Amino acid sequence: MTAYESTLFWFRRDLRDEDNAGLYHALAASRRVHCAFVFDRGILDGLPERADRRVAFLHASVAELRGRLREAGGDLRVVHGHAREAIPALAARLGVDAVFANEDYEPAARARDEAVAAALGRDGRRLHLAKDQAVFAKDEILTRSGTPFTVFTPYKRAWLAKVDDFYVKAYPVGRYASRLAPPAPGSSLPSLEALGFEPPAGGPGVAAGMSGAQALFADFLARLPRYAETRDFPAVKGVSYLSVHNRFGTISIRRLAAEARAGASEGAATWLSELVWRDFYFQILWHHPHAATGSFRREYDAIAWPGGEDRLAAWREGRTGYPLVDAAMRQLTATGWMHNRLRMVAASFLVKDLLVDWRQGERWFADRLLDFDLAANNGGWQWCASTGCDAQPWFRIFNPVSQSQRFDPQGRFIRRYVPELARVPEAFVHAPWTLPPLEQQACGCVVGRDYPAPIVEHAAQRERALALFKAVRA
DNA sequence: TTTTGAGTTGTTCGA
DNA sequence: GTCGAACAACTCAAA
Repeated sequence: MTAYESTLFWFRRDLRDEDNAGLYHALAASRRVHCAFVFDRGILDGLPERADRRVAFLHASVAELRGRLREAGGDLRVVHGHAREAIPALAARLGVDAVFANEDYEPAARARDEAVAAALGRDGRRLHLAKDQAVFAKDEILTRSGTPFTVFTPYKRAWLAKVDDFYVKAYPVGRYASRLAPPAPGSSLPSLEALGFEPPAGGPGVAAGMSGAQALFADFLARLPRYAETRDFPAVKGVSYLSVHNRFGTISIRRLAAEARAGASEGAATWLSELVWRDFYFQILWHHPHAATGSFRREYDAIAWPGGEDRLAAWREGRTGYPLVDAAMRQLTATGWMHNRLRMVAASFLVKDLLVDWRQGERWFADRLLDFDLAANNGGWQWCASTGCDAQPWFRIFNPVSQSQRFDPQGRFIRRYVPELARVPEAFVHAPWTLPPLEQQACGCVVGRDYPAPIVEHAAQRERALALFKAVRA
């Protein structure tokens, strides 16, 4: 079935040539498929840092993808421009019959795709979008009355009841490799510098591209059976570290879900649950785009958060005086990644202890996280802030010290990112201000001089947070 | 339509 | 130190 003479496949956050739904559909429906990627100036020009790990990761992944496509006899046309104009222009120049891509659920991406579809439509071309970044998305998992779920557990039950081998089957892209359009004369890949960026010190920090994803996944599969017991400990290699690859599509979500379903362990089941969360938040954002800018439950927009700039700055810079929070925030700045347990601890601390608007924290994470995904980041923040769908109850407030004792008992993680505390005894590393002054001197960490005193008192701030919520509910 | 059961990841208090 | 209850009702999803 080849309906089209030639088409264009537009790569976005699906940087792989294996098990790619949109690419498969393009190839199956065309005699010849051109491939393109746009380094979008609309996004890149607004980035504050020139040495951006995310751009470096993206660039390396695009380079690898281009190499793979060329090895298969095809090519990847790499454009530095504005996608809204560049894609319709490229489609016109190539004279293709249609454009294919994979669907994106973020409001800005949806607006971009609508603009591109409209521009293509004016020339009589269609934009075909395929589901690729989720196992189930949008309207596939619904309640019995046909409405989208807003509570996770029943959503997950329905998800698990519906999923079968069909939904996690790989799209055999290689079957049609001969339909890839051959390299264009003079085709090249702009360097990072040509895009206006410079390589960050230490590179992107994570092995990029499909090869990087494959290596991480192979390593994780061996640890998957123990995932349930190890995933909450930031000093332990327990999680998959695949989030950035899920962000850029350098590995297929179907592949991950298939392995999670195949694993018989409790670890596999727990990890599958995390993949279901990813789908859950995609569909939440799709159906409730207002949550991208405000509380899912609009009544909580009425809370006037009293926390000020100085507290926000201390949180960002990892100098709140609460070791686990500071270590987490410094990990984010140093590596562009933060362990999920710590994302909750740090988010809860900003909102419930520093009483700062959760959107400030969401923004900071969005700017820093290599794996930043609007749906997951926003959903996670709203869960912690108790403003979201199916949120943590507002009176359930993390204690930064007991979380530290539970999930980093020896302070191994803390000491890695807060070297000031390297010699503080285990029993005091979670709350160094409780160490008697003489002993602080002895271990070279005087609180207030070598490491900050706590900028707030947890018990008092907890009461204030409870009062803020109570006032809105009354 | 009404009723019923249930809800990611916690903390604190008092026995 | 360990345990259970309270936190506070509320809304969702299903029967």
